[in-house]
Amino acid sequence: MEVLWAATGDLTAREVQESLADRELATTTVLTVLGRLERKQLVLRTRDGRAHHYRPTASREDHVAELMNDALDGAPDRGAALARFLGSIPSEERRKLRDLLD
Amino acid sequence: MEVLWAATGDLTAREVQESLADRELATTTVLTVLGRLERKQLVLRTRDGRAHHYRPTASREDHVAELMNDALDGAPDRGAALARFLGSIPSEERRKLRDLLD
DNA sequence: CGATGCTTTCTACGCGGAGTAGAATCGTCG
DNA sequence: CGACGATTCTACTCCGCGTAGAAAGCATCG
Repeated sequence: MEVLWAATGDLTAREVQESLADRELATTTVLTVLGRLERKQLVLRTRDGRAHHYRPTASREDHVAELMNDALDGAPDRGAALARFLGSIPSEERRKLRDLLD
Repeated sequence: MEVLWAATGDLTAREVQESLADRELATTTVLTVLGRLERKQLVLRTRDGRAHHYRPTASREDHVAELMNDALDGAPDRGAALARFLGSIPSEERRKLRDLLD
């Protein structure tokens, strides 16, 4: 996902592999992982001739926001959890939130 | 964790088991899980005579807030992620957040 | 047309965590 | 001291993840 998120536009499996060249992964490894990511709806695949193009279904920020929501769903009292959350972040971010809310 | 969070004060393993009576878990199962939860610092254990008393290390809301923070840590641009998060929650909660920030 | 080379699919192995629980041990109360 | 409940040790299964080999599909070059 890091690679796909960092890229502008779609990538082929080969391009993903090259982005991870330092790890020397087998091509099939990259394909397997991309397939699993597709099964989890994290990437979207479109055929292009012989190969496929892969693209994230959501931006990284959207994904993170979704994870935060999933966590929040674990609280019976969402409001209380939100309050604790505010208490757990640095004050600049609280300020940022206040700005965003306007 | 559900049982411990729902309880007022500490619980013994036996009490936890009874709270989950519908699942008919073996006593050792409950102990094993409580042990693993302790290893993960989710519960705190204090000896009391023959048995132990178990208690959550954090309230459910604190725990949820921490999970939200963990998710947020996955974003390179925390501010942007926060913005998306705000966009993904119902407007009453945004209002609630504004109140909390004052 | 067939060999060559990509790309993909199928299958698999090892590792670790979660759920579950039996066997053995330990400690306290009567 | 013995019984009995609590705890620890060990283990088994299932599942997801990281990794990759073997095989199959298919386009291109000679």
